[in-house]
Amino acid sequence: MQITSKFTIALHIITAIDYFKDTEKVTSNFLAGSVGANPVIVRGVMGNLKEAGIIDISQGKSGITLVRPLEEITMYDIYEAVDCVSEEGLFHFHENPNANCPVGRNIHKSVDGRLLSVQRAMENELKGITLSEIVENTRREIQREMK
Amino acid sequence: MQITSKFTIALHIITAIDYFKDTEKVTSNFLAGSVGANPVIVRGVMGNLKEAGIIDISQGKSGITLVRPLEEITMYDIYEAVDCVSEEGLFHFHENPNANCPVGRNIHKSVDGRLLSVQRAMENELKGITLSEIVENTRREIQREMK
DNA sequence: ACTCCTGTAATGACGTATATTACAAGATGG
DNA sequence: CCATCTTGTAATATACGTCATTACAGGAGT
Repeated sequence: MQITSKFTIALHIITAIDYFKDTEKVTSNFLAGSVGANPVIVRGVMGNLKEAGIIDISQGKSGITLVRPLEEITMYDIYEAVDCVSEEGLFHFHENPNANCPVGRNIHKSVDGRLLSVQRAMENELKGITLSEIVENTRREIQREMK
Repeated sequence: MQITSKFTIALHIITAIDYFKDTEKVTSNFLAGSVGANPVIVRGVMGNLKEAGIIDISQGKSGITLVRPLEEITMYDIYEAVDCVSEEGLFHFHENPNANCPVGRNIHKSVDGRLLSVQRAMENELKGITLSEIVENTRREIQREMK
């Protein structure tokens, strides 16, 4: 099982928007070229990011731009925006525990809380990472290449 | 996206093994009845738990038993045993970032470490929850029913 | 007005999750 | 030692999610 690549595509997109903001007209096709995915997929992710108030989409010369400074965008914002995990939770509970069995009747109640705390632990970690970290890190890697 | 129900099935199985150890002959069919899933699925999960040294499988009167005390089994042990997430990691990185683009060439390096730390945060939370908590909680719920 | 870009529908390929049937081989208990 | 029960596993089917791809309408910008 893996979380959809829409998440890392979104990270890539935001990094590219910032990196190319002064030198290129950033469009869905341009981004799709950098990401190596189909433009339709990229437009879908762009739509998610727009709904979440993270990017602004214009057909004009400005192209696609960031609404907020990078320090104010966390990985959790992206995770939420692209709907990484089901609304039912990170863990899929088996659907038909036997209601005629005492364990089957009660297992859900005794496990749900713990599963939620595990999911929250992951989400809290996501909240602690900002996109400025990612972008700065990427710029540094690019600098290193040039030597 | 959701983590396979094999995980919660495993939690259910272990709880049921402990709960019924003195009153029933615990077999794959018996467990499948409680879980509400097909016996073949349950046998698969049983196989995982056996490989991981968590349960012992006998065809004799003893049936299926726990190898270790419940306090020494964590949710992480189960998570590992049933192979919840891909070996490539919790997050699926898009496969073809463009190597001709500076961002495409470097995004992987600048993101991988963070993704791993997020996954580790989840796994650490799993390590902090023992099966004795689950079983005790379930017994308590069953007690409550009886009043 | 012309062109470019986005939004979105429709479709297809592919992989994964789960269910189900069937059966061989091994363990158990009488 | 034989009859029975249980496990292990293969083969197959269904459903669903992900991602790619083509196509096109409508809106924005110049």
